[in-house]
Amino acid sequence: MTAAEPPTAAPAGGVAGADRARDGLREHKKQRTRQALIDAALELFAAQGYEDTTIDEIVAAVEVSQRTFFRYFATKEDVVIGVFAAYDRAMLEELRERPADETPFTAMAEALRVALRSIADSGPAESARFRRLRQVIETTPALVAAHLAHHTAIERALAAEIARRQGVDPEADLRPRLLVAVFIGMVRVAFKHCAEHEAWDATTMAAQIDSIVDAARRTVRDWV
Amino acid sequence: MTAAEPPTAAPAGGVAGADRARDGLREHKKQRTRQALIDAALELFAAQGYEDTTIDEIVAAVEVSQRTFFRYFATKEDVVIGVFAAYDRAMLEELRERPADETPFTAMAEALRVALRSIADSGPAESARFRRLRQVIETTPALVAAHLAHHTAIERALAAEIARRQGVDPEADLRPRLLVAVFIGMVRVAFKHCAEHEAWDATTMAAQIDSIVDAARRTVRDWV
Amino acid sequence: MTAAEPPTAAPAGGVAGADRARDGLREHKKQRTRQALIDAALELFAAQGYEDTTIDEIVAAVEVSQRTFFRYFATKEDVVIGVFAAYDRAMLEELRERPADETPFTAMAEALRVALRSIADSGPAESARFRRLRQVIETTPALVAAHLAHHTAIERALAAEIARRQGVDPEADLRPRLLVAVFIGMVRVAFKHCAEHEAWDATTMAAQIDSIVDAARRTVRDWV
Amino acid sequence: MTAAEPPTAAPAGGVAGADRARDGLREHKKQRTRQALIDAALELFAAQGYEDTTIDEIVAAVEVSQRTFFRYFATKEDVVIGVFAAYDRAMLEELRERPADETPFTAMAEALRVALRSIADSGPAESARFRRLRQVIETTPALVAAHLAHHTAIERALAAEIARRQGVDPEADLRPRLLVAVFIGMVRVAFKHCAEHEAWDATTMAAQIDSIVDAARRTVRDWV
DNA sequence: ACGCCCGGGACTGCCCGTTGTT
DNA sequence: AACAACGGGCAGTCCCGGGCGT
Repeated sequence: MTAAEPPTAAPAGGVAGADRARDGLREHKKQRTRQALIDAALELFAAQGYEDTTIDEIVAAVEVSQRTFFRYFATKEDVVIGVFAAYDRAMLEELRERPADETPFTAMAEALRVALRSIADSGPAESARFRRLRQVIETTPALVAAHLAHHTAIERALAAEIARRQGVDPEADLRPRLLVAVFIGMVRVAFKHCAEHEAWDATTMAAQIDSIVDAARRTVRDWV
Repeated sequence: MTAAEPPTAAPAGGVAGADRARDGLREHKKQRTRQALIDAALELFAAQGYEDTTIDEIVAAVEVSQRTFFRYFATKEDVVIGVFAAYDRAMLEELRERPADETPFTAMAEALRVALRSIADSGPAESARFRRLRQVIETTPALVAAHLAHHTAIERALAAEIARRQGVDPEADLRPRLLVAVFIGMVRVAFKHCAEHEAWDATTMAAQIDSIVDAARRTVRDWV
Repeated sequence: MTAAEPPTAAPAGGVAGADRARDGLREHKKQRTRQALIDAALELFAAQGYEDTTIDEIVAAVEVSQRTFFRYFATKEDVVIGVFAAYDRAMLEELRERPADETPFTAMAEALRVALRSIADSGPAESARFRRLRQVIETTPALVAAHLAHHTAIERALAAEIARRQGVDPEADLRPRLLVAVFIGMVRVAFKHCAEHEAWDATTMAAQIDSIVDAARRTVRDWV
Repeated sequence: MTAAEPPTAAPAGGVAGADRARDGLREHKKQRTRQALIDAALELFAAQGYEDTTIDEIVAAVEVSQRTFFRYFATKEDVVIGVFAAYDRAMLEELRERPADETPFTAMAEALRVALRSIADSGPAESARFRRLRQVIETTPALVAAHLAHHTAIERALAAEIARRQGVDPEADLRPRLLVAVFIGMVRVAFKHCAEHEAWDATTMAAQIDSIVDAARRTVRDWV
């Protein structure tokens, strides 16, 4: 934690795309290594489980040193969570472009749906990556915890965007944060619901969102 | 993880009270050791931070072996999370006794408020323990994550109770789970809000609940 | 090793049969527990490997305490090695009854062959036990080592018997010990050869003995 | 166990000599640490016994961390067995240079004798190391077992060399393996015999080889 | 006597700071 | 100056023995 600079905030590579190509070459090679580590890790996690995969195995597959691994990812968890974070960023971008007349909740739900759709439309490689990611997260308690924790990080950004949309002060007014908390809660239920029905792919999940959003609306109307 | 039986499920001791006093002596000594470990750990965590406290320091303070520590607590986290879980159980009990005519959301909010109150009323020792617990959790990212994960465990129990109250099938109907997710989301915002204002004690937190519940209602009415 | 009395030398149960039935009941129950532990352990070892099976899992399967396990077996290894020792004892008995006009080497080889046959003839349960035993030993380095070490224990007894047969002083004359070492070496090669050809059952192994004995004779004649 | 690469295969340092001196500094420092650990361990083992010496004591003597110890040696046993393995490798080298007209058995016996001699001729430090090694192995059951197991590893290499010498197929023809087994058996008896007569040094052991080889020949001629 | 609890040593995996290498 | 090897440290698990209580 005292080190120069923690990783994780790496360029994401994959979803957001179109990274500034500055520096070329060197930067390019780094992205290659990073992606190779991610793919090797994900493959091993899927094959033999997250806990039963050691960093040594991952770096052996890519033929780099352990130390290099930790230059790209702060922790073992970070391979999974960090990659997933790219999807969250994509959803945030979508949110920024939702029309102003949607209610905040609707805007978020639609942003999520679009983001999931665009994963499904990014080709089979991306889809497979997403599926494996979902699966390994949901079947590993430690990753569930880490993923949950990651949510709180994105909550901040979402709340700020909602506050901007609604023109309120994000510090004084708790409503944006509450709304985001409600939304994230719904998403968690939705994702878990999908996991329980072995629906790991983005397409199915996108399709589920509508009905869950509907259920959520009814719930808060009747029971709150 | 496949081994005989993990710890953690220990009688908690403190809030729930009135544990069956069977066995005496042996059982009694165990409770003493357990409590001593908890107190030593909490003290050290508060004094020098969670990460900077080693198991060795904790067991040295109580004069037991490392091995003994791990017999009482599955992980270092478990000292904090496991103790906190007792409060959650207390809240669940309160929920069971809420009148049937309250809406589920109100019932949960009231149950939480009563549970917090009863901590405050349990005397200064218990209050101090709660305060330290809150503080160390909120100031340690790893514990925030673990605590979040723990929430999902209690969610199940809460959702089951809500389903029972409302007479619906908890498997088929997603509404209980959604409601609980919304509620937990609100609680998280509330707790975080308190943390940001350095309000760590149960009394203050109980007092805050009402206004946050109010804000939550307005939020879902206007923005969902 | 300083303890009251180490286990291991337990009545063997299985091969030697005809245990003095003194005490009945109590003794009987102990044998039941012992056998249950053996079978549970062997099953787990076969299913998930020796190293990946914990004592906790074994005792959980039989529903006794860890401490009880260690009252019957000195170590985890001992379950495997101790059971196997019974077969070695049977072979030693056979050796005592070989006719005096056989050469010592022939006598030992025949004794082994008869012992293997009698395992095969003891019914499928015993055969299965033997097969699993062989398999788990040969596929676990730690057990190979322990088994080898056990051999040195039986070597002493065999050498004494050979010395008696040949009427020489076992202390002064190294020949009995050398002969036994040679024989054990041959057996090891034979067993390993069988393992490499996935021949775990007593029947096949007995059948192999003759040809290996033959090869051994040729080897020492031509190459020593 | 699936991890990148286990230790032990380190350059041995001592007998084989003439290791490629490449790298300097880093490599040199490693050799220093490794040797320091070996000497500290052997000294402690000799003084207070193998079982009664903890890893903590060893690393304290060299002032490195436990973790470092386990980076150099896979297990506590490995300090002893791994070092001894260097001698075995030396014997194997000698075997390769034995004249082709010796019988395989004679060649192995001579190779062993020469290897022992060269230890004795390597100066008092090396001699002392060998003596302590022999002594601690023979007086510790766990090490006897491990050493025996190690033999099976070197057996493979010896058998391959014998097969090459005799121009036979080491897979199909069991004779090389049988011959090696016989030879190893003889060595074991010889070493044990020396141990029983408190002859731990390489010189005495080399001197004993001849008479034991003789006895072995007589034994297989008369009793097989 | 029988099972609990406890101690403790071996060993592994994750992660990080430093140091030598290219 | 980037990089990887090396060493350190801590959490956590398993095996096994001894002592206490029931």
